[in-house]
Amino acid sequence: MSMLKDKILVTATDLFQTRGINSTGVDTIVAVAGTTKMTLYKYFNSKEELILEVLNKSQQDFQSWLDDKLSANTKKPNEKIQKLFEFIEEWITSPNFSGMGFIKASAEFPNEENPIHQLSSKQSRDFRQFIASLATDALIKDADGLALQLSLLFEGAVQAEQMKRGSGAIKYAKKAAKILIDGASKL
Amino acid sequence: MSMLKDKILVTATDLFQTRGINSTGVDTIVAVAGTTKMTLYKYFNSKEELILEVLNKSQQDFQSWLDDKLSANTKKPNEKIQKLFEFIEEWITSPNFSGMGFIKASAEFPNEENPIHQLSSKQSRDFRQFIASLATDALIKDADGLALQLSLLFEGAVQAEQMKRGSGAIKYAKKAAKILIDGASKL
DNA sequence: TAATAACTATACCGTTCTGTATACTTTATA
DNA sequence: TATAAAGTATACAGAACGGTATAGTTATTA
Repeated sequence: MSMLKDKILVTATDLFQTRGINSTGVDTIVAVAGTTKMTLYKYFNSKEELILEVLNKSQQDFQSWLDDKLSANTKKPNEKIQKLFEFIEEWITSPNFSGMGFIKASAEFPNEENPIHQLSSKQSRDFRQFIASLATDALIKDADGLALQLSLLFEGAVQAEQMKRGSGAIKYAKKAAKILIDGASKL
Repeated sequence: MSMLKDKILVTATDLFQTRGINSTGVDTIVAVAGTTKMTLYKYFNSKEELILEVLNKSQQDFQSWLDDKLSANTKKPNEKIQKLFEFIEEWITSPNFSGMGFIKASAEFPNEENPIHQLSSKQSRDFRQFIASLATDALIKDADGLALQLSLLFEGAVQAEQMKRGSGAIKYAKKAAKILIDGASKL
């Protein structure tokens, strides 16, 4: 990937998170990235395409980070879901955290037929599925049900942190997650 | 309140929810409401003021509806928090449901110094405080902690339903809420 | 019936938006 | 060193944005 394309992606990711997608014009993006619109439109056919790539890259980065954390810090398969919210907390409370791309994007593009909304929806579904796979590995009976509940806590905590930095919501989400996981493990 | 002002408010509420706030121009609002910009700007000094009034009215309507439901269907004080998610489910699954105003608004205006973001944040805080008061009435020890956890489930479920109508997330949120409430009640 | 307020109709201002056209400059490579 | 690719600079088109000015039209009420 071209250096400039990457710079544009990184810059757009940051601006979208801190100012909103619709409130960030392509002129602003290229100005901050230190390039021109001609270059931006060479790598991206439209602003919509740029948004989609930003969402994809953000989610991949998060998922990769989480995968690494989980495989580096756990040995037995049922440990992963136990420690999941530990790493989510680490991620949410890190200074770099500025929200979850797909959560904000789905709010800015509420129409279910919009490609951006559809991608957001897919990413949310994929992440829930990922949690379900952890629950399955931990031999939990109703893996899908637990995964849905944990994803609600996750998205709620991200939402709370987006509204007010340092809310501390993730601490209580972690406690709630433990209760739900322990409950589901005994069945 | 003037009939036209109310019509504008109702129309704007619907358009903001279905198309997004930034994606809805004042020209569209007055066209759908069947009036003109001159009238809109007679009742609202700016689009921002209109947005703030829409948010306030939406939250008041929701809170009033919930208050009525709770006082009409419960007698003892500790019943209210038990039945809270019953009514939230009724509200989320109703055909009229089109999302939670303050959740979407905070995503569209992520800057914490923006008046719209601040109002959204306040409404989220107020609702959490309302849940805490229910928990306190039910003689629950860590009322604030439980209220925060329930609000995460609530906002997560709303988020899930905004992403995909008919997600069924609220059913599992209700189950999780029961587990958390029962756990907190035994302390 | 005369005056007042509410509302409509329409044109417009300045700005910002996405996206493109044109021409020039730098850099890499064969 | 010749050629192609990558990037810059800048101007602009066409539409949409929030908001205002002006003038005309209804409806209420004193």
